Amino acid sequence: MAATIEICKDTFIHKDAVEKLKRITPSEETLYSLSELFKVFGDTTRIKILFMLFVSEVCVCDIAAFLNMSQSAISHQLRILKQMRLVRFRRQGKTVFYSLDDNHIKRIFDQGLEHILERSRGERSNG
Amino acid sequence: MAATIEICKDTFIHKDAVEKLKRITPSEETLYSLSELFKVFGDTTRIKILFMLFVSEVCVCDIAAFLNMSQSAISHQLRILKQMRLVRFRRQGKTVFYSLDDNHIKRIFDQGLEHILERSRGERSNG
DNA sequence: GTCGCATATGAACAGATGAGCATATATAAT
DNA sequence: ATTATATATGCTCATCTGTTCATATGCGAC
Repeated sequence: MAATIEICKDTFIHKDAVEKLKRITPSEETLYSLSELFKVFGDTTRIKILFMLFVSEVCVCDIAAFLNMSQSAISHQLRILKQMRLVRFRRQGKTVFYSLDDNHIKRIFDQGLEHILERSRGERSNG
Repeated sequence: MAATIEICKDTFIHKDAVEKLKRITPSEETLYSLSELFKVFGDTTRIKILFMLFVSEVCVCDIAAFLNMSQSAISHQLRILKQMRLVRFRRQGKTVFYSLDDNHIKRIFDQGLEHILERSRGERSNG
């Protein structure tokens, strides 16, 4: 289904740029996984949970208590984090302890925080 | 509004862990910005646009043509990227060229890709 | 087995989000 | 001025998402 809207007559992108682009761009499937991963990071509740796990292994009820949210809400979010292989869990009696299962998260967050920091610096000097 | 649901009687999180957590956790406002940033990365269209910009400066119509999407859709997404200060633009006649305005993006993507790669490795060996 | 507590999960509902359409704006040419 | 082209934007709608509620499951104590 081609675009019915007229697209610009002149193309500015160079052949070698297109070549390079095709070389560096991951597969459609990988791009999808990448977006799914970042979607997981796109929610403050999940970010807060991950920050808790940066410090130590924590049980569900402690997360709920600390974030002042329902056990159900936390459990739902932990499932998403689990599906993305960002956290693991171990059972100890009735309690389930969650911990980090990835060492990229911290680095990703740090890079994100740096971006935000630089952006707010720019806001201050630009007015 | 306190949780009406009963939360676990015993707390497992230690005092010093809570102290450390409060020390390393960014402000509510920063956490919100961080989630907003990752939300922007949580869409394949925007990821694809950013990958194009990794290679070179590109105009709107070339993005639309390359991704086989409407000019309007691309423009909407570019606005979001602009708001997040991830891209900048310059006008040349009728054409508007967009380019990257941040050097953290590539690193964030690389870390994300590494996570995905390791995860798929695990899937293969775990069955 | 029953009871109580910790966690998981399905359904439902409100709010957010991405794309399409129509239209507005910007620039250049005439 | 008008016309044509490139981009931006407001509105709408279908889809997705996060939370709540109710309920199920898992485990230990009895």
